Amino acid sequence: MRAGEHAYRTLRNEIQSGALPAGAVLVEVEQAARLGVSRTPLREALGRLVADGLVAQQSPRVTVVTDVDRDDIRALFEIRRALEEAAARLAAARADGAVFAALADEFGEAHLAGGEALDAYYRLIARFDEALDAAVENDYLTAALGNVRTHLVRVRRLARDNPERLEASAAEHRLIAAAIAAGDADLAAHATHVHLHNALASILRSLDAAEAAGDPAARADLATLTHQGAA
Amino acid sequence: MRAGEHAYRTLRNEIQSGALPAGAVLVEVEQAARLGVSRTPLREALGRLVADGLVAQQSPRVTVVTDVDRDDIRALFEIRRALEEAAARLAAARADGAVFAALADEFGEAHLAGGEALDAYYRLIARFDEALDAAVENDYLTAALGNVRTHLVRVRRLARDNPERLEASAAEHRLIAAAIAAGDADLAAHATHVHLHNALASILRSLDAAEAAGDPAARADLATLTHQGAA
DNA sequence: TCCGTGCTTAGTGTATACACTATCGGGGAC
DNA sequence: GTCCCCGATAGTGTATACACTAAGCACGGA
Repeated sequence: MRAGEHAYRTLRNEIQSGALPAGAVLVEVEQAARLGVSRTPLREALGRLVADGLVAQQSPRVTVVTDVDRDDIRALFEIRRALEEAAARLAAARADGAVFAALADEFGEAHLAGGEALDAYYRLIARFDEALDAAVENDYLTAALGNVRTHLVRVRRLARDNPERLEASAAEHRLIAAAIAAGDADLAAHATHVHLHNALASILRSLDAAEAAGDPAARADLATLTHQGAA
Repeated sequence: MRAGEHAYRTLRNEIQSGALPAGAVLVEVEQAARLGVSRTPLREALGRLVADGLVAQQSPRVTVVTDVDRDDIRALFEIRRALEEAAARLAAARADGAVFAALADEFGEAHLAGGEALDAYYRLIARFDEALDAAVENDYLTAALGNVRTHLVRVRRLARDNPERLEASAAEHRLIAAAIAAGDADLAAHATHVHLHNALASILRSLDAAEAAGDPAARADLATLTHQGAA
């Protein structure tokens, strides 16, 4: 793989997984040394991450991993609602019904107990997103949704899903997929709206609970993370 | 200004204005020499343009200015509809009414005869967009809309606006601004929908007319544009 | 005559050196 | 004692050199 691409993917994964927490300072020479690339491709990677909104240039000399606060989550779900409702409508008009009928069946049969079952469920959602992207046939929309999903990964990590919510989420996805398969654009859009409303409510509740519990792991000692060479 | 920023803005303007037409090949060394920067900042600029979708890497060695065809315009207006309707709703809920009431007045008074009046009208639309962005208070949405507007500049250039359409467009904007000022989210969204429907219809009609007329300026001789040093 | 192989060259990917700037700390002056 | 200024240092911005890859062309063999 190209060095710049490698640096970009690695940093993005580390930010999304929380290995590089919000506020961590990314110094070019340090990160370049750590990732085994030189400064030029690393700068390219940083530039892409800035464009993504995952890192920001706080001052001309210090680039940090961006934070995700309640207001960001609110904003993220506002645009997500706009994009996914539009995508659902377009998919309902254009999609191959059989594909989404099959996905609806899979959502109906999904069992969500155990860790590997959870992974399988997330893979199913990823396949659903892929099918949606393919069905809407709109590169601009797909790219915008991709950007939203990039940020969503971090939000999901903040808010641990509970089993009941996952069960409900599967049922909601099943309805959306069925509506698309049936070519019912209104139902697909409204079911998407409902799904996102419930998802946001669950995330905010989960966040409230975490904060009430003292939020033990949410704020690691940033001083130790400023220099990632020892990681 | 930083060299990379300068290269990015210059190239973007040239693409948007048509000085660099669709299909023009951008060779790093040539463009770097032409713009008076070295390859490193030029590569940064190209990377950003690729991310914007204004240029594409056709093969590992040749990056070209992307084309805008009918299907792109369709796709662009699909996502634009989604984003601007959402923005209109949010603005209606959050905006300072006085700002949009004033804008509505200006749209009501806009006179569209003559070249400089047209420029003034486009500046008014730009101020409306700014006010909208400020009112929605959503960086993700603003960024996505910014990307859409980047492409829209080229579409506008393809389709020359006629005076009647501009008159109607002003009236439509006036209604949208008034609805936002009044806090009427439904009306703002529906008026936006109508406006975008009319704008798209007008553009497609204009495109049809241009193609029927033989489209004299639309396809310059690309061979002469491959090497932009003599431009 | 056609196909395959090797060479040449154009062009990009990466590393590194150099220059410029901002920030922080210390010292001097008021 | 405090504030301001100057210098040192860290870190980024840019240029350039080198390496690697892919494509085109020519030459030789079948």
